Amino acid sequence: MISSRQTQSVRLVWEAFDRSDTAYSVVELVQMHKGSMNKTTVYRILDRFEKEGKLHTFLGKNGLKWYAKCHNCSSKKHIDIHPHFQCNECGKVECLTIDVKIPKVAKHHIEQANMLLLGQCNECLI
Amino acid sequence: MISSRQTQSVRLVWEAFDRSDTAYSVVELVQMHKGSMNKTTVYRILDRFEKEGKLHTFLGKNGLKWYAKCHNCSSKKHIDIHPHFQCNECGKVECLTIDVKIPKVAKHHIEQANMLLLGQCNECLI
DNA sequence: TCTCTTATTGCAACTAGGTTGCAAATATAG
DNA sequence: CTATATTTGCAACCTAGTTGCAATAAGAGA
Repeated sequence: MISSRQTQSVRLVWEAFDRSDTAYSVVELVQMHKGSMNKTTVYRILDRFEKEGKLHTFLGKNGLKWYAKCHNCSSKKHIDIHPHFQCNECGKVECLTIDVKIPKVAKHHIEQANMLLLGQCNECLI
Repeated sequence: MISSRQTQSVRLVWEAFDRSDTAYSVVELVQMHKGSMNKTTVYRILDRFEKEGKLHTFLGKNGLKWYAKCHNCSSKKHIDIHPHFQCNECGKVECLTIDVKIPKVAKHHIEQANMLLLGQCNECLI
């Protein structure tokens, strides 16, 4: 199932992600659906998608929340610690498919690792 | 020099960092100096310290900005891409001394890598 | 198809981190 | 000691994100 209740808004939000593998910031998503639904609704639907394991989230450059479709994640655990890339010029974000080893740290129990790479994307490299 | 002008506020903010190698969130710093200076002043002093290469910043769990003393950074470049650790229980943040290799990504120019490890710190491991 | 229950939504108000413009204060070069 | 340029406080503002509550609408079962 896509979500416990298949409302118009739920369908619309999901379609945006289903069309392509693009990652979207919350700001973009709220903007994108302005007119068809309230921003609170967008936030709540994204929350549910995340809990259901359909989307994963991460933080971009300025602490902005980004959402992307999950491929190897379940609602139980988001296993692949893949890094994300954000372009310093155009701001676009990509999920990278490379795997990063989580470093061991003495006397610490590491549960999760977030890695954000910053630089220039293909298009912005002139 | 500590900053272009050695004001009371500049001295106070620097002393907090100089006392220990603790990383502080902006929220803590504003709270810590409430009474002796305005929050705008705290933000501006931190900005200047960062530009001067005396402090480096990174984002914690919820996109909150954290500041820590620089050891191997200059105002020119923050060379060592050291990861940071944040405890999921107590929220404390540490700079880790281990080095992380920045992964290569085809058709991308990587300038910077931010890595945040999450888990339990020494004290919270019971 | 209709009804009832419960999840979902809209709205408005609120919180929190962070920024800005400007006038007043103050460090420091000379 | 004075002149000047930097720094500060203040109040107002901005934006991301949250909350409580009443209204709405899925969809399970009759």
